[in-house]
Amino acid sequence: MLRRQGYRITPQRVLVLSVVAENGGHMGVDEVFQQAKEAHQYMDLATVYRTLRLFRDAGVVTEVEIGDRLHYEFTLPGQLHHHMVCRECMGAYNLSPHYLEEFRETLLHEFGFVPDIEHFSITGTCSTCRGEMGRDDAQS
Amino acid sequence: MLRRQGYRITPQRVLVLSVVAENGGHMGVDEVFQQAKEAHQYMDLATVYRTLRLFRDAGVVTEVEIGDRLHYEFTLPGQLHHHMVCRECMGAYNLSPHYLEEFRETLLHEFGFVPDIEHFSITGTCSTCRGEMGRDDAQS
DNA sequence: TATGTTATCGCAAATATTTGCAGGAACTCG
DNA sequence: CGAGTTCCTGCAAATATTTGCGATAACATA
Repeated sequence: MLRRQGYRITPQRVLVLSVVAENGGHMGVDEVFQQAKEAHQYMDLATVYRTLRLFRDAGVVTEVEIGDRLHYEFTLPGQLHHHMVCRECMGAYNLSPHYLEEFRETLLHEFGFVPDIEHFSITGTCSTCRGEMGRDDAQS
Repeated sequence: MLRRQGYRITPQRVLVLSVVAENGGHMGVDEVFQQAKEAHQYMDLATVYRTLRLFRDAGVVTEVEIGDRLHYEFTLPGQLHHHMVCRECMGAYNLSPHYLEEFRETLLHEFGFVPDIEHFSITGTCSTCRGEMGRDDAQS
């Protein structure tokens, strides 16, 4: 699949991919690096960054922004989803694409803008943290 | 207004605010720093970062992510808007809040998730760049 | 206006991420 | 299987952003 897009297959790429694929959920760059390094001692952090971005462009992994850090997860075909990221607890919740369909259509028709929906995530406050934490909307 | 929220008023803060307010559009951190430095020689970059974040938390400026860089613009009350950022040309287009209202309601009712809509921006490809550039959706 | 309290600043170091470069590896073609 | 081409990697340096800390300035109170 990668080869078809003109990319070369290297041990590093195989390794990074298997780490992400086997992990299941989303992982920080550093996590990927640590686990990859266990198997291939000379794995370099810059390579991990480059490889993950390449995989993202190739559609093999999905990029999720959590806090100000990028995370990656293996793209399971047919299980595309977006993310709601809580700014309090940094938890990431999956969001089915159908919630965004209408919004996407609107942007396309009104502005000719094609939202980059594969890499979409929205920040906010989850229900748990809203209960625990203070309310920003207190009146002064 | 800042004082009411318990923040102190310092020359640096006044300066950063006036730079952002007078500029009109959104500015990168470095731009703000350069312009602020012209007036107050000992302005420090870290202070600009800290100040802009503080302003954002206070609601005085709005944060927009353009590419992987944060930009800031003065928040004009009653003119709240979101942004569509083109990943090709890095252009930022304003988006009226009403396009998001429905989506916001849905997330709240379905998941109890309150999207952080004041700082919302969505990445994609603008109509101009879609015309010029290749199409990612070519069939293989 | 003088004085105490504490938030804020400037600096430098830490952290996160990207980039330039030269050697080495993957792929192609014969 | 061997040689050539070009991509990829590891390293180190560059860039972007955050953080720790001691000195200072802003604010409150008298």
